[in-house]
Amino acid sequence: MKLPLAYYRQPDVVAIARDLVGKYLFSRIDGVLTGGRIVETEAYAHIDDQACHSHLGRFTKRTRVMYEAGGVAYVYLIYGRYALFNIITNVAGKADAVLIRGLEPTEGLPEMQLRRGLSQPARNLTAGPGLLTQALGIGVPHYGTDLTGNLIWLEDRQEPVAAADIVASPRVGIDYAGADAALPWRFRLKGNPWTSPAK
DNA sequence: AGTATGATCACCT
DNA sequence: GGTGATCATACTA
Repeated sequence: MKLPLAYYRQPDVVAIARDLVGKYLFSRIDGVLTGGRIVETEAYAHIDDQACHSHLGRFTKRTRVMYEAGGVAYVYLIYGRYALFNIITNVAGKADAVLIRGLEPTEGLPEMQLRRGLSQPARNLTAGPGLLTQALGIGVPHYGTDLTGNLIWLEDRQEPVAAADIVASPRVGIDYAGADAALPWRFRLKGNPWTSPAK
């Protein structure tokens, strides 16, 4: 079933990021259903976390949606090339987010392959935060999308993941965050080939 | 109004 | 392993 708003509004973003491993992410963009199982996430925690875009309460055009109540999409462009998809969590005013970094594709494979410009199946179809957005057709126009609607949503398919199968490690690409760069807030499904290749 | 930079990826050696 | 693509945002002044 579709994850309800109450799920996203829980206060512990790190716990949510861990729990989202094994849930499903879908999009129906241009009428095309695509998606798969979430196998990699990262948590970003508002005020205290130097890696978080809303660090120190920073409120700008880009971060505005982060301050909304949980259950909306935060999409932004990185390196002028890739859209990264985040889920906003917690109550309004607490700007926490979970970045989706890896997806095991289950739905709409031909369409995802087409969107990625691949001529044959590839193991990196949705293995990486900038790749899975391309495959699902998610872009900057989806900034602020309600995740309980019928455009982009998450589902719980009652496939519990054993705690021992989830690996925690430091987040990627945030060397500028000082001591917070060491926090083990990246969660991956152990041994899954669809996690991102990044160290 | 100008400048620096990034929650990445593909391609090259 | 190293580097270039490419641009909105955020910051400086």
